[in-house]
Amino acid sequence: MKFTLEHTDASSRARAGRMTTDHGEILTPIFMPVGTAASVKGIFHRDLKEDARAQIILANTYHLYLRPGMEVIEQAGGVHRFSTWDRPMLTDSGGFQVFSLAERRKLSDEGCRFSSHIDGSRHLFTPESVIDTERTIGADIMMAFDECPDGRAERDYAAKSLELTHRWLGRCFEQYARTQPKYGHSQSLFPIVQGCTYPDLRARSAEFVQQFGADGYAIGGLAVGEPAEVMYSMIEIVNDILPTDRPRYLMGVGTPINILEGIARGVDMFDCVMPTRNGRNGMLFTMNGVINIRNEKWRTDFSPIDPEGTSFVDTLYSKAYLRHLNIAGEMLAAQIASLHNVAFYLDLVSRARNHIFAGDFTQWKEQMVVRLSQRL
RNA sequence: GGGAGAAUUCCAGAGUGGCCAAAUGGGACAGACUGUAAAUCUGCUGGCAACGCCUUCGGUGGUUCGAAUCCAUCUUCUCCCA
Repeated sequence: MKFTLEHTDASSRARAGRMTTDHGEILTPIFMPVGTAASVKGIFHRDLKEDARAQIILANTYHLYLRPGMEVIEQAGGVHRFSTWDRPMLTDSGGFQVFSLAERRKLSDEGCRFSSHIDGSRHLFTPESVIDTERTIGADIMMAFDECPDGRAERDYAAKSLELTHRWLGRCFEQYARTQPKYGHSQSLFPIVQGCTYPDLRARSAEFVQQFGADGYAIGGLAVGEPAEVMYSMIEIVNDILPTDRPRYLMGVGTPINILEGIARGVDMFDCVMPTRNGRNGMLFTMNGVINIRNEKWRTDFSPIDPEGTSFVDTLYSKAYLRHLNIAGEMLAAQIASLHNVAFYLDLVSRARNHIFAGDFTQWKEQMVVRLSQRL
């Protein structure tokens, strides 16, 4: 994978770049829709590509490992062929599940023993086994196996956790070096910077991860309970240290405003379940703020969902109709809202990229933050 | 024509003397959601000057310190027999 930095904003740390993978190019800054089980919930690949213009999507190692299992993925010829998504993909390592399914796991130096959320069966993830699994899945970008502590973790815990993540990281890269891609396209491995909300730990982690000379670097463990301002300052600390000629990926973030603030601080890649999950739950993101489509005020509002939206659903359907579908529990409501939101996120980062080139990113961002924080 | 039963807060439906402004569902309304155990979860749903007070359980009138609950009567509905 190659990354070309095309332009750096004069009044912020924002960057525009281009990533080249064996499955195509990615223009940064970019938002990556989350497709945990090799499916962006509720959206056809056709619409993801042609309507929302998604350039890369995520899948999750933990979920695919449990179901359908590696035997199926391998026989299918990897996740691209299995899912028919022929553009770049990234797999998260399962590190986040070690955090979000905390009651079901036991951490040790060796790895993480956990019981499946599906059937309770017991499993062991180690840095080595996760790399093997990610090789079998076959995404263009693989994430290192890390521990993602709570954003409010005590310093002692955060420091110990960071040491564990760093030890695991070394083992991930050793296994990465020992193994080969299985499906004829190359795979990059991104390390993940941790360190909770402690500036010195973050700085230490950002220094540490560089020894691997990776194709890109991720910032993990943010937007997990800490205030947004703290998250922003952690991003600043880390991005001051990470190399400028590699993409930086802020994992799991976030709201549209979080993303703009991340871009302003030099982040190139984002992913978040928010557009799809919140969409299923009736929340629509627009350039003028968020809409709760379930609210009574939309009951007889027959205006388009989002006149400024880029998706075909935005002008085809009315707010009143979408509200009706959502309240009636129709699955089409989830599909429309998910597609709208994903298209919105991608439009937002695309506009950000344009403003970076145009040189007015900061001004534009400040205006957008005000608009985006409204509730309609 | 005769007999039996039922009427509860938006709906369904508990409650059969005080712990009842009234269980539970549903609906309505509002909120949450950040590397997806989420098409999920939470709150709220008589009124008010609101840690208390007022009005409410088909209508009216009683019994009782106290009634959604007991009695009388009226109204409406359902079922059974002709």
